[in-house]
Amino acid sequence: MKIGELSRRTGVSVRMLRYYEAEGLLAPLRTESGYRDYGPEEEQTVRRIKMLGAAGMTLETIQRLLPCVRNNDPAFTPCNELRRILAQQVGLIDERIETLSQSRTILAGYLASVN
Amino acid sequence: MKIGELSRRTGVSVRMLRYYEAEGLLAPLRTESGYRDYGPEEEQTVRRIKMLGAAGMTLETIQRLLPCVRNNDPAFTPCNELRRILAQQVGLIDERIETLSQSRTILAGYLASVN
DNA sequence: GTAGGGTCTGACAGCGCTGTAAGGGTCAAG
DNA sequence: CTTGACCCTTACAGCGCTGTCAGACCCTAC
Repeated sequence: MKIGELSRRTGVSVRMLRYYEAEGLLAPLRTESGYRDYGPEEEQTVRRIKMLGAAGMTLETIQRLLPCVRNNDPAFTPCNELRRILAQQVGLIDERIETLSQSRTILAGYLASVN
Repeated sequence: MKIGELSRRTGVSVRMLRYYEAEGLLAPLRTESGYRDYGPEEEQTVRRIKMLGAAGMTLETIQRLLPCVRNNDPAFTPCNELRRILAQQVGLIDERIETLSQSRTILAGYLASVN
């Protein structure tokens, strides 16, 4: 299928589909006239990217994780780096939450002092 | 005092001090030769900016809040927008934390499924 | 053939800072 | 007078996407 249809089917913008390719996460065939030609396999991949992206991952991280993804459900093939990357991501998120929580505390303090 | 000294005294980089000015948060005098000349008042302002920045605020938000800040401690003059802005900021942070928490949940689920 | 819709590439813009570098004055000490 | 530390402005780069626009080709249908 062409890029427009894939975009419609997955809800990912044409712009981003091309971006995925530029970043090396996707490598669709090309028609003779140069149009991208996506197969069902590629559609799967896009859904997986979307799924991992929803978990807040960077495309760069997703790229490293992609070979380990088996389904669109959370099902993975145990690659060696897999656990490490996932754990690292959780740690990263925890850090961010911690930072935000501190900011929140500070702001709440300000807010209280205004009363 | 000149920018280098202010930078040393506040721990804010020279680059950022100039940036504050470009963004309209600071307006130091100028010597005849064009050097920025900061007074103690300006140093106070920089400390306030730093304080609010530590709470995760954007310079743009800080700018709107700055006229209401009385001390370097969390002490404000009750401007009309003050409470609204602070509450809004807390809400913003809560949203971000919520998003991150969801991501965390998703990732933790993945991690669990790998075991 | 021509219009209209889809696709292509390349590139600029924006978010909110922050560093760095280039090219060039200023100022105090020796 | 020269050196060296400091200051000035301007502007590019990077983070991680994402939209949009320009200029141009492809394809289908009327």
